[in-house]
Amino acid sequence: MAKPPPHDTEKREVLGAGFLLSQLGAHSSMAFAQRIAPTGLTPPHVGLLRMIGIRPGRSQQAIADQFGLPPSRMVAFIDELEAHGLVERRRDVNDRRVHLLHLAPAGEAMLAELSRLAREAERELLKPLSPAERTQLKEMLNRIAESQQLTEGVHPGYGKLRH
Amino acid sequence: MAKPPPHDTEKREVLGAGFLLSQLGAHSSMAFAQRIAPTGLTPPHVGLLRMIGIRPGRSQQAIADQFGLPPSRMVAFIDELEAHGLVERRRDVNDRRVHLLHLAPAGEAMLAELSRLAREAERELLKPLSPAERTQLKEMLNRIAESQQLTEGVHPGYGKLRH
DNA sequence: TATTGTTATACTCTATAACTATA
DNA sequence: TATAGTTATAGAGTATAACAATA
Repeated sequence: MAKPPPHDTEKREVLGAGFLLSQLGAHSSMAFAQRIAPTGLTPPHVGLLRMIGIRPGRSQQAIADQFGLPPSRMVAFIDELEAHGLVERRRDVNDRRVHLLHLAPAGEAMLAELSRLAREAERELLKPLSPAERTQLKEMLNRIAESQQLTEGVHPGYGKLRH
Repeated sequence: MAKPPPHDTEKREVLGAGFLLSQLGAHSSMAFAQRIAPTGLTPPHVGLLRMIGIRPGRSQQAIADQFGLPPSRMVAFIDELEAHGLVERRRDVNDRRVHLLHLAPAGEAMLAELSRLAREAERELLKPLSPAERTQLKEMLNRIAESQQLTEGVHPGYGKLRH
């Protein structure tokens, strides 16, 4: 029914692995966003929270630079994380202009919960693959990410254009 | 130097294959967007153009529905494709309200060029993989896309929220 | 009266640019 | 004078709602 046979596969094949990756990546983001919606957080919040957890005590600008986002946007994100009681701003005693970022206790707990949700999402996503295939997929994706010089945990979409 | 050892790998691992996929997908999109920038088109244009090429003679609404985007946005996209001389609107003789979409000759040529650019982008992206691995990666990604019931050639980001 | 495509409006999001407080 | 963070402004992008033509 319908679906006229392509005259020329070569010509029709504008799409390839690149598109598939983009399509799947967007889908994965949206699925995760839905899963964490009850926490009141969005994926960028999670990336920020995680980064603060990994390396606490850095300034807002240091992290903003790493994520490629402007200071004003950073302020808004941290405001929200602080309003949720997940993060604390602490004045640097040596330079009272800077705010050092730390996880609040609730932030630690939230990270654990987010980790659980991420694992759930991953299990759902990779369900058609065998355990061996899952490992292999991750290994290949990691190799591509490395060859493209993507920074671990830094999503390119956070800062729109970065090159 | 720096990089304090994680107290607990379990707790730190908020990220996984889902994030990696999203990160790589966004990167892939941006790389492709840059590559096609000289044509004056963006990825959504390409998706639309391709869809029109595959199944010409459909109404704007039919395609808008498939892509999950509102009619008003569809108008803007088609306006642009038409301004580039790639697409033609033709009145349906049976129902003069609808516009049937067809490729202009320049549209066919553009698809061929876009196909070439997409292949270039893919080669660059998959360069750290062996030929066998590339095949295997695509096969696994396709299997995931199918299990998630994603429509071939329809990017979830086109219509923001769709569920 | 209902529907296709279009245009107008209103809203959200974001970057840029002032601003403040410290240095 | 310069810098970290904040607030204000202004612009881009988008959905929603009104609209015109046709059914």
